[in-house]
Amino acid sequence: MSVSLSPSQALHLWHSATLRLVQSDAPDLTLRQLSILLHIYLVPPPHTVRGLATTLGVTKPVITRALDSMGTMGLVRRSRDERDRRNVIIQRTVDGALYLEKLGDIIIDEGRELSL
Amino acid sequence: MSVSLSPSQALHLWHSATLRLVQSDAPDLTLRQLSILLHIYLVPPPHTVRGLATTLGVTKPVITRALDSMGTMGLVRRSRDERDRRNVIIQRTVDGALYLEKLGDIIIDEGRELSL
DNA sequence: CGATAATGATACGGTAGCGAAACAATCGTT
DNA sequence: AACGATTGTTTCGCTACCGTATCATTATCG
Repeated sequence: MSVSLSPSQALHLWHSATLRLVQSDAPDLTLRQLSILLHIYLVPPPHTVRGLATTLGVTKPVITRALDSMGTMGLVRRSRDERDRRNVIIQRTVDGALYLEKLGDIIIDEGRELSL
Repeated sequence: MSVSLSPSQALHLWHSATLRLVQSDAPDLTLRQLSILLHIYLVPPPHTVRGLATTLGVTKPVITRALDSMGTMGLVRRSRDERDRRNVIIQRTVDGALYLEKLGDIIIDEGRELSL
């Protein structure tokens, strides 16, 4: 199982995948929002607003707003850290997992048609 | 040269790449804009507003606006079709090619670190 | 020619994002 | 208890995007 891509293949993969993503009626996420969502689901918890802001290199309100939007879409959930009630712990949801699963399917699907 | 990805690998690849893309100071493109840009540079010309709108499944103003923004960034250029002056031909630029080249570098770079 | 169709741009009202700054709640330390 | 530090949210003015509808220009067909 190798992942070595040529530059052309890499771009073609992204082309097909973003195309399918845009064409689909899936929630229209910003690149930042998508990045946040992937981070929450692929990096071991816990995730906080401050932590996400520093790793993404953006300001805190960006994270708050993204969590608002994606929370409304049901992709993510907030809860207070009971041990330090200043912190907000960002948690995963079933819908969020399904969304990313669909994204993964799109990518491998397009990746498969790419093999030369 | 194989491109077979596991679902997990695919998502991790996108995670790292979108992260790098967000962290970088590169122009902040919408997912739609990125898709348009990739399409222009990876699919053989000519490209028109109407053609892009139908392939992406979006309305024409979306394309016009995206071309406005990316034109200001120098990533893309418009010119009239002299054979049918109703058409606008969308053309590539050096800056646009450099932008995508950088994106390709990021993807293969992250893809390389992914090999297990 | 005149009418219709086609193409891309624009106007409009509304929504959502942005950075900077100020804010409320909580913790830690004294 | 009181101060300052930390965390996340909110506010502000602004910019950019959205879909729908309309417009201007050009082509095509009768």
